[in-house]
Amino acid sequence: MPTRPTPPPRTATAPPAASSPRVPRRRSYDQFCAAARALDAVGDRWTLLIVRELLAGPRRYTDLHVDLPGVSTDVLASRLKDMERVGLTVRRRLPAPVSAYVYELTPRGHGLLPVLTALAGWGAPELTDPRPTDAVRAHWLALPLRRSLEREDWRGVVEVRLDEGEFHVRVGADAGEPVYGEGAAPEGTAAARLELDVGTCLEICRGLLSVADAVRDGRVNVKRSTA
Amino acid sequence: MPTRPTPPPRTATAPPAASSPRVPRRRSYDQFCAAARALDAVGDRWTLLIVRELLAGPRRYTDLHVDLPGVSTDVLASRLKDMERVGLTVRRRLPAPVSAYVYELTPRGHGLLPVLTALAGWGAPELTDPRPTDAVRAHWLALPLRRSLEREDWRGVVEVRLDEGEFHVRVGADAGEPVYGEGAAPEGTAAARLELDVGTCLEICRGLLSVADAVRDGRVNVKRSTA
DNA sequence: CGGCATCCGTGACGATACTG
DNA sequence: CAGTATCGTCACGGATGCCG
Repeated sequence: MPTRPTPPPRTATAPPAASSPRVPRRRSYDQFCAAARALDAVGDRWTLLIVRELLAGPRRYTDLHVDLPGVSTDVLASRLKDMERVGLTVRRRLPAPVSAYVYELTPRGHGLLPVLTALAGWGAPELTDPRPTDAVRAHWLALPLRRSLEREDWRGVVEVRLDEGEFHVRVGADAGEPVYGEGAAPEGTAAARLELDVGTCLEICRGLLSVADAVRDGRVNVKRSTA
Repeated sequence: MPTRPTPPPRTATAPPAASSPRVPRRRSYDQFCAAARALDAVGDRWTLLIVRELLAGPRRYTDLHVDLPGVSTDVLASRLKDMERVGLTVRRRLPAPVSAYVYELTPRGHGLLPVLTALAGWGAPELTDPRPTDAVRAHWLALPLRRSLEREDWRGVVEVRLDEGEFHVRVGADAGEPVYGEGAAPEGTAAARLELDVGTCLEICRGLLSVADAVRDGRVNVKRSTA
């Protein structure tokens, strides 16, 4: 093993330089490792969940705050600032009538989709029933469902109707477009529509049931658009 | 959206019910979302980097502490405890001569490999030169390199020799075995050996250069074992 | 009213010292 | 060697205030 040049052993003798004008001193792992570099950028609490929301398209501050229950206002503001600094997002002024800002992923930020997909795939087995304290949004199921659909070679925008709500998800073809969203798909974009109950959806997300089998068993109602 | 009943605004006069016996109250996002569930388990600082080290095989406390520069002893101990509680790791007593403990991934913990791979893939573009403050370990390159090799359909244990150090990595065939490690591969397991310089290795990790091209240009020296 | 900034209490984190 | 104990600092979460 190569001897490591002991990095300047920051001894305690270096007090945090309490005066130096303002060194925000972003906390870094300081490791020459790709995963550590990634975690330097997105490892802070809430950051990846903000990305999850922005994968649905540009969002305003208040919308983000509503769909991220539990985040405090200052942390959300701080994260959005950090993310812009790091190049994950841009802050854009909406055009004419509304004078508001939206936050939007850059291509670099959009590139985190595989990370969230992997996380969702790993976390899906624990999606059984919502705990009493859990917040619920229909489009949060899009991430794991998309993974299952992609593995069965689905492509295009799929509309999903559950009793509890509706969402849509874009499978494959990863340009910069929104990956999913609450509610029905934009007019005319849907390649297929699925109707199923939440239990079935969760089994598919957890990989216990293939979409093909679920369709065959009549647990999923499929309508394909005339393409 | 359902209006949420504003919870009784506990004024500062209400001490946090200091009596309830001991609710450690693990911090959770409390969202019915697969990615949020995953982050509940592995979203804490250092956790995924500990998994990164354990993907190299069972490790003792001190070894982990050495290969995770910057982590403090108490945080490392706390994380290992949490990870065991959540089922990511087990603590095992080494058999006869040495009386020591090792920490080892469970299958569930090993299942985080795709997450780390995705993170490494996203973070690799920022692997240019080590910053002066960066710690360096040869096997940290295994994660992104493995991803590149896998995309070019390599399989088996590949030994990698850089001027600065040597490591090996198991590509494909994801059982529970160690995925990579510092130094040469265990005797007789190597399917191939690569000799290259760090710059070339980084270009491959960043996806700027295919292994095939690098071999053709003579930037990589390949020796395949007689299989 | 949307978009933050500020203040405050608690808990997580990081460094060091200490112990079985 | 393998952690635990202690302590200062900072990040987080909740509420509230300000400002266009």
